[in-house]
Amino acid sequence: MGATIKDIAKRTGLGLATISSYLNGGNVREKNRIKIEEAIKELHFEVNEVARGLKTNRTKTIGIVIPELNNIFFAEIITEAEDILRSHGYATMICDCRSDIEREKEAVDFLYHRRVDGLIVMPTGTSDPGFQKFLRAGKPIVMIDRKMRDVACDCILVDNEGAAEDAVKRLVQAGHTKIGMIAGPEDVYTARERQRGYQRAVRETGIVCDDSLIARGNYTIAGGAAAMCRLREANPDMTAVFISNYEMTVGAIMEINDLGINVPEELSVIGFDNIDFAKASVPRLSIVTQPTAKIAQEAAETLIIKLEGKDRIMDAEQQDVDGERTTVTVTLKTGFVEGRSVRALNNKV
Amino acid sequence: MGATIKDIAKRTGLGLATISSYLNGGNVREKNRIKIEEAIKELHFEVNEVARGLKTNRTKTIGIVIPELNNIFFAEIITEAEDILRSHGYATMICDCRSDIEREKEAVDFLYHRRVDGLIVMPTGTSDPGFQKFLRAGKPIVMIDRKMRDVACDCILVDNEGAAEDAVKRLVQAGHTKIGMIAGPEDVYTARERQRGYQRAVRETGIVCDDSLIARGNYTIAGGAAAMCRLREANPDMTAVFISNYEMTVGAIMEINDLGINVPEELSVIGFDNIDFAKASVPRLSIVTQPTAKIAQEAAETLIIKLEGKDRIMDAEQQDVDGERTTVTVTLKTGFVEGRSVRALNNKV
DNA sequence: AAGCAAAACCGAAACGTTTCGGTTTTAAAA
DNA sequence: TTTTAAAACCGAAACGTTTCGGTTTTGCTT
Repeated sequence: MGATIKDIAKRTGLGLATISSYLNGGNVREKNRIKIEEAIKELHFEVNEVARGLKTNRTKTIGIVIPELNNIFFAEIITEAEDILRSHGYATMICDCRSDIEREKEAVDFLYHRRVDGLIVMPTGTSDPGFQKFLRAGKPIVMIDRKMRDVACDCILVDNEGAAEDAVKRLVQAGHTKIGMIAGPEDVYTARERQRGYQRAVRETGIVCDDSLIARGNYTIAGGAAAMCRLREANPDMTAVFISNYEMTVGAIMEINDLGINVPEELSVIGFDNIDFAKASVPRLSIVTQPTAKIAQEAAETLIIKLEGKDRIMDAEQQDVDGERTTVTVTLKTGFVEGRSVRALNNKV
Repeated sequence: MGATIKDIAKRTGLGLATISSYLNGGNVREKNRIKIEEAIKELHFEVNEVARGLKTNRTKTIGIVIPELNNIFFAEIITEAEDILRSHGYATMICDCRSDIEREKEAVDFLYHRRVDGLIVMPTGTSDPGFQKFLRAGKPIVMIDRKMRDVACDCILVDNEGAAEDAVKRLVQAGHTKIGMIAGPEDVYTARERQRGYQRAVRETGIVCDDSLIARGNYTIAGGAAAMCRLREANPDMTAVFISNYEMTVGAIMEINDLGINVPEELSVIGFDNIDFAKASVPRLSIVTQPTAKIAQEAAETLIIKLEGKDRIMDAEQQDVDGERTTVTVTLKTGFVEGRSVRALNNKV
């Protein structure tokens, strides 16, 4: 059906290698350049990236593995990452593994078969679902939102602990002393970090410290609602609550509305992520925000540098033993958007 | 690095064709099967899908082109579609074109070069960004949410007109006679359909009909807020409003909150999509819902049938002239989730 | 034991590129 | 005009599969 490089060669009377060279940005005599371009146009030639991929052993495709596409936080990151990658000529294969370890394994395997050049992952599980295979093959991995001890790759993190600590301290500053937290699953890296931040703030400010002030949800809406309910029951006199991810924030707000609790008069709230939701809430929610675009950018660019820089580095003699490369971990600052969901209990500013 | 089929052949003493046949589900003598499996395990052989793609001219990859990944409606569809496609062995290449016609063209071109086997698209523009090329190459396209006159492909639609009509009639039923609408851009298919539904309902029920009751937004949050503002200004006595997509619903709610309007006492509201947001609003929003999972399922399955059925159909003698195949258009029903955002002005049930 | 159809097996060629080593052309220098 | 280094050009081989046409083996039947 489609024309091949051979057709172009035949048509122009030039050699195969010349056409290939031209297509890859090589130099060609002016008159030949014109001939080639004409032939390409006339024959509707389009380079076959599959064949190219076979020959060069680089598919110009990178795989993304995430727990949930259907989640604003991940969706934002992917939108941005896909954009950057594509502008560098890389296609993106996305695998949503629905926060399921088994599916995650399958996805990694799937992408390995497809010979993607690299991976951007936000791991669901706590153990390697097959990353080593990539690293052994010299294919770079960038991990977002978590570190894994036994996988030596670049990581893009967010200062979750600091974010939580800051949020809680803001509540303390406003005069609250009995502050609840809706924490995430114990086996999720970010959840543990955010909880640690809460605990640090509690310790450092010396406010009420009680296990019953921490309710655990599973990072879902339903989980957030249930946690809110338990928290309220166990601590009727709690005056503020910090919720540690977006879905649970939505759930908690639903529950708060159902219970007829007034925010912020009866309960002050600080939520997480998704600024649009925060703005559309009544009253506007104060939230911790994550720099999604920045995360995506760091991830995509880190990956591309490893990928494109490879040749140069391979040429240089000091390529580390068997492909090991020093890995870098970037930790980004979170933001805070002030709403009207926190009540000042004192006169301090 | 990795072992190839040749290595397996050598190791087992079998022929190339035999290994290939085995890998593709062909029959092999028991003892050979064992030998092959052993060799595969020992050499860590993994079939190279790129080479296979080159040879078979089928990449087992399908492209998805959408206006915004970062949009719950699309994200839900893609999550589901990706899942189904992958379970059939198809990879998914997603291109977010940010509702930009130019980017859309690039994306389609990009995917064409990558030789994807088929396309699932939600077109942004109104003219063909390059779909014909796919169709000419015999590659199926499934279009979601819109039809294009000059592109003969399968379409998965939603009864937008009926949904809007139904929503407005519910408001009329509740006794409202001056009902506003926040409509979408005139050049968006779904937006026109929803507006037509509104207009039909208005006509059929004989309630107040006035151009100033239709404010146009651009399907964004900011656009929804602005439209709400204009609508309210032009019609202070309007008692109900129907908002025709999710983002504008969020924007309108934000504006309503800012203006201090009470829902539903002063203004009844029916929004669109995203049930979670609807539930987290105060009061709970009544909304039109779209069957996202069903849409994805129809799209993915339609595509797969065309793809997998191809051989059979090609064998059959009655393959239509030059690859034309009859196309099918599926129109799905929308749903409605009752909230507390509509006030009954009368005693009728 | 011979005959035979079906099943299993085989290697070469092909898919559309890139790359390697080497040849020809160009144009600047002598 | 000749020399020469650089630039442009060239075709064969290779990447890892599948497929085609044909050969061998298997396991029944007679």
